[in-house]
Amino acid sequence: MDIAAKVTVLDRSNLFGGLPQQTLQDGAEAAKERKLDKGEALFQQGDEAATHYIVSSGRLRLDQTTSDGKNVVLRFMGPGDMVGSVAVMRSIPYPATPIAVEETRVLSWSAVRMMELMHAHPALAMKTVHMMGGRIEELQERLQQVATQQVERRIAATVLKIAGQSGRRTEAGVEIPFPLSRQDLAEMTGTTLHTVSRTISAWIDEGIIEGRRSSHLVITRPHRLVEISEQA
Amino acid sequence: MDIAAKVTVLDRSNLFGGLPQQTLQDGAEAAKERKLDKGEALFQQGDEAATHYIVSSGRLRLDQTTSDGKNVVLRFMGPGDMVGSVAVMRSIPYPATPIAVEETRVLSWSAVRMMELMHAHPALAMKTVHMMGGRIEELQERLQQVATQQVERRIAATVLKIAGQSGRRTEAGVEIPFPLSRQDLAEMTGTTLHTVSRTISAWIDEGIIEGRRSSHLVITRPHRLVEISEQA
DNA sequence: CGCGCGTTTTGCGGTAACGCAAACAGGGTG
DNA sequence: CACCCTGTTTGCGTTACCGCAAAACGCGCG
Repeated sequence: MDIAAKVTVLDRSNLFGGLPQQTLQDGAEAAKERKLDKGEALFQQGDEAATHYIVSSGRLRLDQTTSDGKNVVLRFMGPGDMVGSVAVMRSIPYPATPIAVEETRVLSWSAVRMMELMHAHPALAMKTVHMMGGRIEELQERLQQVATQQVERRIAATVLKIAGQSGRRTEAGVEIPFPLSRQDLAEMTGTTLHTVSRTISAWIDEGIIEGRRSSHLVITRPHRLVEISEQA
Repeated sequence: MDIAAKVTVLDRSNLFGGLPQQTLQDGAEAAKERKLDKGEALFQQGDEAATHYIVSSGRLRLDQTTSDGKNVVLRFMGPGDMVGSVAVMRSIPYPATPIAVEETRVLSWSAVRMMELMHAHPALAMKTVHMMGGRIEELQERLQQVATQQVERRIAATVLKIAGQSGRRTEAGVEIPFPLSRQDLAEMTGTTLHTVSRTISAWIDEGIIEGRRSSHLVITRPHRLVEISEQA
């Protein structure tokens, strides 16, 4: 990937988006590239956090494993999303493992390199604050959901959110363009694989969704799903 | 409160702690004061976010109310904690309501005033990033707890966390120095008043905790509580 | 000192969701 | 083309937790 291409990626990212050309240029020149195959981990939970990443193409699932072996999916990340920066800025080990759910490319910067960039371009620090604020908002919303709403509502809200940020409109409905297993959904909503499967089966029977025995979902009646996610 | 006293408060805060004297001085001179009676709200969820606050004394409970009337306690905040800044920096309405659980004093800065301070003292922006990172960590941990652990473990972990950040060591054990109702604990752990009451009653029978029919808890056997919070 | 109100406690079903187990489908591989 | 392997579906018994209801307690107020 040449510098111009990197600049384009950065201009669409959370961190660099909308900043002056010089900032993009400096960022692009300092960036390294890395390609991940499907299923490959960018780094491991517990590793020392030494590198900032931005996804340039593809998609990652951010997994957090607990000491007793349970797994939580913190979020999915696509082009423009920052990965690892929270841990790097706090000097703590990475708290989760990002795994590519499809072939994925990332740009990266060492901690010191990024520090230099932030000093040279203070707007980057402001953007970081903004991005972290968004993460906090999202986590608070999910906490509230898991703490107060019942399972079907949570699954509906989760599917809708993913559709909203990654869905593609087709003739059949809104399609989620990457494989999203029942297990993934269970680990995002704090429930079990079985309950997710039963719930989605019921939705398929109702004609809300297509994708029986498949991890490739298409939402045929999004409006009905919204109703479920808002039902009292 | 005079400037010197404000400087002392700021030096113990998340945002200003450890920064140069000049920064503390500038921050203190720009700060306004406000006193809240027990039960009074600092602002309302949904208000336009125009002001940053730092708690100088007392304690706030941060409540988030959902559209269907349910309530979640996001966190308790004590001296040195920042309130409202995430919303201000993102230009979104305050997502929750902070309520004083005892007489509380705060310092405050308007959004523009704080912006000026951050421009004059870039370390403030870095500190903000750091503080937000901590908030993200905490939320991720709680999400993981609510999503995967059963109720008794969650309540134990929550009581321990509060004790860790606000508890006072006495002859009888670790005391939580402000009233913490069963309802509060239920809204922090995503369960019901009744379940919390039953759980704590059992702990009192076991001699782990004192405080029957009281919102003033004393943990007599913290180690046992740690065991419960870690039990598979 | 006694009354009233808010919080806590406790009992008793009821049920949403879990957890095990087994069958089933489909895609990839040899 | 048949096989295997992984992800999904479905049935069934179990249970952790909820939700209602009522009683008990303690604190503040008059």
